Amino acid sequence: MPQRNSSRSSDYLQKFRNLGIKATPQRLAIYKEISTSLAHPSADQIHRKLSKKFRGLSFDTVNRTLLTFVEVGLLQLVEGGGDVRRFEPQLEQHHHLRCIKCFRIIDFQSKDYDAIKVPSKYLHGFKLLGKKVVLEGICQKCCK
Amino acid sequence: MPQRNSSRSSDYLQKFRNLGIKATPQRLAIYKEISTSLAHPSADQIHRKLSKKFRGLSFDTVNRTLLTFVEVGLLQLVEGGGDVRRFEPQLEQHHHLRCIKCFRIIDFQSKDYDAIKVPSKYLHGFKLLGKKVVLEGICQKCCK
DNA sequence: AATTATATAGGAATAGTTCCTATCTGACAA
DNA sequence: TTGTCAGATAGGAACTATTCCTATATAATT
Repeated sequence: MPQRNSSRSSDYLQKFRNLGIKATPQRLAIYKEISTSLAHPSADQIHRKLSKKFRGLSFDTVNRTLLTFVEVGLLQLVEGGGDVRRFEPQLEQHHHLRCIKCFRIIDFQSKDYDAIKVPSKYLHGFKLLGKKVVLEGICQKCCK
Repeated sequence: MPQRNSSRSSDYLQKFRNLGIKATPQRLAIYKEISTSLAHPSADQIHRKLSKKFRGLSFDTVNRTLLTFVEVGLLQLVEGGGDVRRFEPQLEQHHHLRCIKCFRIIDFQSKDYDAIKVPSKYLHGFKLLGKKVVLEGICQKCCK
């Protein structure tokens, strides 16, 4: 199996071209880093990891690149991240519809969703305080 | 029904005392504002609304007070808010376990949750891009 | 009314993110 | 190859959200 790594790199190159974005060395490095990452890293974490091996890589480039990847569908954003802290006056069980563009959140009720069970095998020592179905998308206003 | 409003205020007073927190005029005003709020306001939004009628109310007081309310259970936080933006390398359908203390997110798989249906009556013109069950609580590490 | 623990205002500090601009470079076509 | 140029980068400045600090004020209790 010769040339495994370099064939991997050219796969990435092809992938980027198909998506219509330029394949810079920075982008290749950032994509490799995040696609092998198990956690849910922030731009800062990725930047710190990479800037050790990749001198002169700016935080802004990492951040912009990650956002570009989200735009073309290589990554997603974790729900709610990057928004300001919001407070929830409604304490009854309910669910959220979230607009990923304007961060608007719409509450809705659903007896079916309320009834969702949480098997303890999911928890592993987690102390469960709440459960919620989060539907993400683009709201009517932002669709226009 | 005489004295409706003032009896409401003294209810609040009693409520605060039961929770073991001091009932200052600022706190009463903030609580009234947010508990009658339909949206999911940020500290800044509450501050802007109140500082019109309540001269000299500082942002820090509003923010601290809202966080205090969360601690005693008068409010909750919207999932993910206030945390940095995080990126999600895993594009397959999956679900989240979130620690509200350290913001750690643990992915988990569930065929049952994947199968959850979204009736169109929930959507009202929303363009749905993803659905996810979010379980919130305190992770094993933070429990200690 | 006096005491004390807690809350407040306002400014300073910190942190995360985005903007700006000069420079550089990958992709494409000749 | 090489030249062209749209798009990408670095680095610093600007902006925004949040927290910290400290002197003062005040609610709750005696």
